[in-house]
Amino acid sequence: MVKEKYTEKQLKLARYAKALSHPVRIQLMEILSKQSCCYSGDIAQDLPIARSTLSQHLSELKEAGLIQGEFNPPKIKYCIRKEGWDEAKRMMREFFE
Amino acid sequence: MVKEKYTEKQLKLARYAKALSHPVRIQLMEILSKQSCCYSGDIAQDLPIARSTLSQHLSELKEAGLIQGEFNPPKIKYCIRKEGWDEAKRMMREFFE
DNA sequence: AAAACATTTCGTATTTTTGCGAAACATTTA
DNA sequence: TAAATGTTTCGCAAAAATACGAAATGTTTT
Repeated sequence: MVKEKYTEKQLKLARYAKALSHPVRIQLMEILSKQSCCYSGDIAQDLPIARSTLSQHLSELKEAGLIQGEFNPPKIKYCIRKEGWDEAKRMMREFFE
Repeated sequence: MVKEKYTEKQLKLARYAKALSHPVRIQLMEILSKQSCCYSGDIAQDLPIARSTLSQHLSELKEAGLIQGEFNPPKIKYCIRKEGWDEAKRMMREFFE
């Protein structure tokens, strides 16, 4: 039998799941989905990690398409990226049903 | 300001997400949730990985509480573990809404 | 231009994940 | 008891994730 590769859908869903596979990133998404947006520095104060580590987690979420950052000098404002968030939500729902 | 740890909920959800963060594990859950159950060997034929690697992924899903295996000599029958699956579903839904 | 501020990137270390084939294990069949 | 069958564990290697502090970057303020 032929060994098949993964579908685009499977890869995409795994990617979203991976983005959410660390508690700090869950917390970040919770913060951003409850309020409208947040500044990196403000978030950092409530998290048990170094600022540089936070920055890495933020860029992972950004890479995955779940958030976006807008430069609002001198700070950077992070918000949910609705398209990605909605897609992840839809794909998760479909997966679990 | 006090740096807080993660809540149980955040840890749990991150754990479920991590279990689903690899395309082969997405595929495994799809297979198991569509049919009732499956035998490890039968699954292996359709996957692009070695049997020993499949075994590792299955035990990750088992560790996470999403599946369970029952020894049905000489094979092992894997099924969804409903409690875990439903909890993951519920927590994901809550998270995204 | 220098100082202050917010954030990211760099360099590094540690741990975890992923993957394979060989060997081990447990059960059933011959 | 020996051979066959199905699955896991072991030993290993390579890649990725996680984390930190120091240094760099880019703005704004002084």
